[in-house]
Amino acid sequence: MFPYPSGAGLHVGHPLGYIGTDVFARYWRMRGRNVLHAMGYDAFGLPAEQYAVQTGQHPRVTTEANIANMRRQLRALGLGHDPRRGVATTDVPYYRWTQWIFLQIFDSWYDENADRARPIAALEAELAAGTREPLSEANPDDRPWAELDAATRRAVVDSYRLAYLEEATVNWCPALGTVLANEEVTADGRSDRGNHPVFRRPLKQWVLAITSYADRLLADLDLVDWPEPIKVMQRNWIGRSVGANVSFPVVGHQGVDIEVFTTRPDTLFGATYMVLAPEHPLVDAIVPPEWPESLLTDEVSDIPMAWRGIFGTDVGPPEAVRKYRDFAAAKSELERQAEGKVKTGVFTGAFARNPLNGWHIPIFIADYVLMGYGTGAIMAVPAHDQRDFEFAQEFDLPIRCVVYPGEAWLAERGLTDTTPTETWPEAFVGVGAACGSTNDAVSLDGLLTNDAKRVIGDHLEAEGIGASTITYKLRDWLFSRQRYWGEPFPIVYDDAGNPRALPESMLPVELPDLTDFAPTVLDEGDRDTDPEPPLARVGDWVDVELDLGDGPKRYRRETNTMPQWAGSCWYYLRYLDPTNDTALVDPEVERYWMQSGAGGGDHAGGVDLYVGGVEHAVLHLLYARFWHKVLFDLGHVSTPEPFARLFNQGYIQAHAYTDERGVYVEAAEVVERDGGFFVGDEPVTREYGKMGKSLRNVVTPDDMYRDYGADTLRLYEMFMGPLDASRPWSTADVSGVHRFLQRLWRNVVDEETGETRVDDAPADDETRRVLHRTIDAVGADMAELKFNTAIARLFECNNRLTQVVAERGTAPREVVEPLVLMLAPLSPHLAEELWSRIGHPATLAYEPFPTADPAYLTVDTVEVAVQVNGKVRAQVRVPAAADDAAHEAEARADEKVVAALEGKTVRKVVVVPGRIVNFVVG
RNA sequence: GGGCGAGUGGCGGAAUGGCAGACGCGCUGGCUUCAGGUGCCAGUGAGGGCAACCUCGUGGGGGUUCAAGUCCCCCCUCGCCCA
Repeated sequence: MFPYPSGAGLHVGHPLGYIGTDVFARYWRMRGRNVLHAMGYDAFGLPAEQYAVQTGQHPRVTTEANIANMRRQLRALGLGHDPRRGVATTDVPYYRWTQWIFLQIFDSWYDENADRARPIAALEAELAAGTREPLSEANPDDRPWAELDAATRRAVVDSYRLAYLEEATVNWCPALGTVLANEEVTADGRSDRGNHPVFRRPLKQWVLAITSYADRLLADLDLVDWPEPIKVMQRNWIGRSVGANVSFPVVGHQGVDIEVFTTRPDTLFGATYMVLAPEHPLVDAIVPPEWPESLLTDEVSDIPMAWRGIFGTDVGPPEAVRKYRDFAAAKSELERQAEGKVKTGVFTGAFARNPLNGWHIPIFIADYVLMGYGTGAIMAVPAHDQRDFEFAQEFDLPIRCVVYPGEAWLAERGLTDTTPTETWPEAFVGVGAACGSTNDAVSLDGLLTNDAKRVIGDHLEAEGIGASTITYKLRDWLFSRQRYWGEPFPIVYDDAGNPRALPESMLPVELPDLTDFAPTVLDEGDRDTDPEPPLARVGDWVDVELDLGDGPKRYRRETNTMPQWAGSCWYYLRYLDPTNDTALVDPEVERYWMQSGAGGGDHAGGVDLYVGGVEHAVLHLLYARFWHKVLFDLGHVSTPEPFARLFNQGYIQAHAYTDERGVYVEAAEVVERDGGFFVGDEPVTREYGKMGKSLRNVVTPDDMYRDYGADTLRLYEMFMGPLDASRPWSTADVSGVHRFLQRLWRNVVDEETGETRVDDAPADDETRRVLHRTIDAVGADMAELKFNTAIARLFECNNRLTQVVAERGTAPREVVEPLVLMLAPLSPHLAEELWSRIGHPATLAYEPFPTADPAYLTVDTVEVAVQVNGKVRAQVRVPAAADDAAHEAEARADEKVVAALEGKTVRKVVVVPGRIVNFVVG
């Protein structure tokens, strides 16, 4: 685990997962495993920087204070983390290796043939040898390598890298002076913090080619033991879809084609208009100066007024497009894609030709099409896509059915075969037989959707107007932030503006110590001024003279920093070898830990157990998997996946209370009486939500171990429910586990004298059976993280012990010792103290976990329920080894059964030995 | 709108298709105590009955099965993710 060290400190909800792994770790240590259990801090990032700006302190100061406080709180809980491995992303020796990994990514390319990343030097060798053609946007004419000049060669190689510079569209917030992550932008396109306008604009950014790994990230989910919902979320996030790219020629622009991606190439005959993203680079080239009043199409006799859109008729197409772009730029991607809202857009004045039926179809720009997905342009098939359908209705566009929906679908909506498609209530998006899809060269009519896709795909390829392709919803990872508190890039720019990687010997690139680390704030409406990262203001840091192998030269450092996800992508590897300064992790050490469960063991390799919240389902877990795979391809790690088993712990929630004004009141001051809730005499209303400052319902671990001790807190958190479920905190319920610990203590230690009550006299058989059943159940439950039921079994065993002590005045050692050992992973402090009091000077942390004696797990006789027609009518005792006939005979001998069967015919007897006998009577 | 998950006493929760409610909180009664608290003992799903017992009961409705909290279908509510 790798929490962010918040200045607010921990509340009792935070340590749930930490306690869980601690119990698990202590349990397996007692079972003889060598356990690595560590905790580090994800300490770079926006919250730390903002907190520092607010308080006027340097982020390093606040961050280190927060870490110290969190370590204190966790230490008090008795969490057995190895302190030698407690790294923080902000440690210079740590981020040296974060920068090193970036260099590995920068110096790699994805070899599609080998389906793995390889060093960039191998690419250069292949290009030089002529065994690979330099195919790249940087070499538009596909000239051979030998004919390329040095600058073009460089550009070609750079375009292959897994880390590359790109003009990417970002959320730019001038008032905050920085770009924001999508998660930091509200639904109405403003900044989450401060509510300032956010604009979408292109900006040159570092981008990591995670999409090269999309297929492997998808396929290798089969290798890991993760909760299925998390796998589903990752699959959806990657969003692989199979379809086709199709080229639509623009009418009147010789050689200009609009390329679209569609998952439904089978509906191409139904494409009645096109939509480009407002930012699409072709828009300016195709927009005519005036509306084409005279231009007619086969389907549309005149230009409907609706096409001129929201800006009226008195502005020409260029002005309408410009205005619409401004309108769209103020919206978030999420907002733009939302279904159900009224569709907006403007007609560009240009037309394209449907390559299959030759129709001239109007080209619109609309914000529901995103530049970042597919090709940033769509063919619109309103009859078979709901968003296109809504847009077509809004703009009076023709709707043409090319997949027969079937009679049932039509009938449900009160339609017939002859109902005009324009009057349908919604699009038909299902599969069916194609219709109206024939031209001179190809016919899809009658083919079912999947067959039609295949036929049209082949046809498009044969005609050179398209090709089957795969696209992903996953975008390459935008990796630059215009912030101070993050890892500097190990990159400098030469005079020509080309990025140069620093050699490993120049790492780390240390973050300069700034007093002025706030981003430059601009006027909130200033969308055009480039962001100025804080580091850009440090002239003597930015401008450096270096020798990168070709003599000393002046260079300019990269002034963006890495995002917070960077440092948390690989911390689990550093836990393995935290002080190694010659390698990220020693290969032998890496294999020892990461493959401990692999091969003949439990899994395909990786961290044996990773406990965390579902909020990391996609971002952190996807980024970490991506980095791990790059390191795997380059031979730095030995497993294809980082985390063999993932477990999502639940959240702790709590009641919160509002007064009559609706203002939250301190939950700790609320009392319950007369069926209501009060603060003093004021009635308050109970609500329920996540524990936090805003709801004023925080309970801290400091409060808890002050009042009850750390063992009670640990035990309560593990007892209150299954680890993966969210549950409400209830301080009142804590007394149950607290009493248990006290009772156990009194069973072992005489309160009056302080002397131990343990003696060596044997326990009775029934007590032994209770003990060994407990050992059996507790061991199994702990191995499965079912601590709540394990604790319940310990309660039962202790209750038995309490009876024994009451009867004979002493506690049998043969019961006390295993009980204390079983408690040790859960409540280590009390267990250690008792262990010492009963005569063991050394720690119990490495004592073997008790094993059950099978002799005490078996019983002579068992009680079996007897049912008549499924209703329980009696209980009978039978020998444990009794066969079916013996069960039935014993059941028939019971007088209640005799009475229940009186006068009835037994048609069938079902016997489940040791469980049940069921008479089926007629 | 789509996907996934959940719904069990007053509360947290338990239950390889085989006696629903383990364990704990709370509550009721009793013992200890001048008293309160602590501690200890007993009881505690609902309804009926003096009682032995009987009937009902795992969000609602249907189904599979000798047997369903558990499996299948439809619906309701809540949560999360995606739109």
